[in-house]
Amino acid sequence: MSVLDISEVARRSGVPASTLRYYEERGLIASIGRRGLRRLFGPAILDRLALISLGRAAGFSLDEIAAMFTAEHAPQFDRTALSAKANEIDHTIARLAAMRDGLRHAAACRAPSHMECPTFRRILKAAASGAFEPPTLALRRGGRSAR
Amino acid sequence: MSVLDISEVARRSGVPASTLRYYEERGLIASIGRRGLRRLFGPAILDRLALISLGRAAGFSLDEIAAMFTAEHAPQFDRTALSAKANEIDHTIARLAAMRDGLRHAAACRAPSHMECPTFRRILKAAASGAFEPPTLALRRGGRSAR
DNA sequence: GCTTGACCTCAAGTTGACTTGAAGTGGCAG
DNA sequence: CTGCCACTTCAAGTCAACTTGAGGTCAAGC
Repeated sequence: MSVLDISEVARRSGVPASTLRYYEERGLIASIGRRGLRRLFGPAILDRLALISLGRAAGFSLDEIAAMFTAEHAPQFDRTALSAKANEIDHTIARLAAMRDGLRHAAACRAPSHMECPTFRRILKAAASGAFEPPTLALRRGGRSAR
Repeated sequence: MSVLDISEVARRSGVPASTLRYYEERGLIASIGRRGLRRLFGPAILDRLALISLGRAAGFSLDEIAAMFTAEHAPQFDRTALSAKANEIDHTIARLAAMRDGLRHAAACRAPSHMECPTFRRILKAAASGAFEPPTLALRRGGRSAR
């Protein structure tokens, strides 16, 4: 207990072994040693992975997350970056809310064709003018999940 | 006027010519003809592009958008799909709001280390349990913008 | 001692939405 | 008529974050 092999880490964290090796290569995690060829991890790896997962969900790239970890000797995490990301997320939320309202309107609108609905055209105009363009954070498709 | 060449469309829509060709190849748009080799577009292309931009911002893939267009002879746009996407966006917003609150808390928290802050650990636990995993819609990095 | 199979490494493939580059064409100003 | 250069095509490259595959290693159970 407290020394985990890679499959155990994968099982407990939900992160595939291949991803764990990849993260190690990228410098995001480190094993505490080897038994023969096999990596051994300490229990702290699970917090680390949760942190990575959190960072990813917040829109940080792996590089950014890695940078935060190496700068971790610095007093704290980097409250400025966290705040900045929070603000960014606020903007993303605002964009998404506008999108959602637009979609709902389009779904409910009685106009014979969407193109004839003034509200829809307004939204379209906003889209055309790039109002929905990603600031840094954007929408993506294609979640790996069911393998 | 009212017949646009590709660079004019690019200029007015903000969509690069290479992307316009790509969209044509993918069946998202069509030119109304050619002058020699050169594509000619009607003014309707601008609405079309706005629509595509809107769809992209909403998280639809190019394939999904193309499907909507070909199904466009169908009564309307497909209010069900629009509603569904709106709901999806709602969930995304909820996830993002949770994330943002977490980040803000982490930025403001006085605990000596984030790992010792109960709120942060709670958020971390949520991240670890996959609460922030994308349902279909997720966060992305890497916006083309400059250049 | 031998087999098994989970683990290893390293290179290459995947996905989506484009961009870039090389090589060719042809409309139009001069 | 000529030359320029914006346009064309088609193949290949890019980016991020992984996954997959081939071929190899070795700890443990029988």
